[in-house]
Amino acid sequence: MSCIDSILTDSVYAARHLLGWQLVYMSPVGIVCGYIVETEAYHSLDPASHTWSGESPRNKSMFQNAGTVYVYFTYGRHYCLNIVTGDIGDGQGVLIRAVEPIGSIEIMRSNRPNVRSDIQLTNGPAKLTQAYGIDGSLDGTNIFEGPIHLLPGRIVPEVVVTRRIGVLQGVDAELRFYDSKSPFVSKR
DNA sequence: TTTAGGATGAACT
DNA sequence: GTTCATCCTAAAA
Repeated sequence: MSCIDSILTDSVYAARHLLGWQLVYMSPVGIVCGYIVETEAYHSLDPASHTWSGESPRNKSMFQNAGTVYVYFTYGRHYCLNIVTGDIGDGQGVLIRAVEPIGSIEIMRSNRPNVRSDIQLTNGPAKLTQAYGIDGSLDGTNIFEGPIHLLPGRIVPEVVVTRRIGVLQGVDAELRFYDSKSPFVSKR
């Protein structure tokens, strides 16, 4: 079992320990990568999770093996990226909410032409997918064979745990994790 | 077949 | 701080 496999056994553990890892995407126009600085954990016993009411065509990727990429469409215009954790059929995963770019700024700027400040390129779940050029066509790929990978990154000296953003149920659960030293976190 | 609403972001004031 | 863009999914009818 590789290092990443042992991290992806549980969504809460994975959300905490994926901070500092590099999210890499081999896009058609070049490699895009950044450090993960903000995550949230979701699982099937959680009313805020897409998997709470069981498997459907939309969320079927979440029920596949750990390392599967779940990309979903929301609010009529946005895509968000998740890494599936646990065993097949569990329906659990980690939402990647923000990353800190590593030398891929030019591609990110061209994918988000209206953004003035570089901070705003990737400091939100739908912002980073747009900056990377990730959309629904990547749903169901996985980090071992597909164009999206995870690589070991840097040490995160201080992790902050809070309630999740934008959820209507399970609001009290503290399942959001972020790197307090990074300026690319969506909201403090 | 129809309809309500959503793990959000940007552009306003 | 507030509003709206805009479209897919799931559940109702």
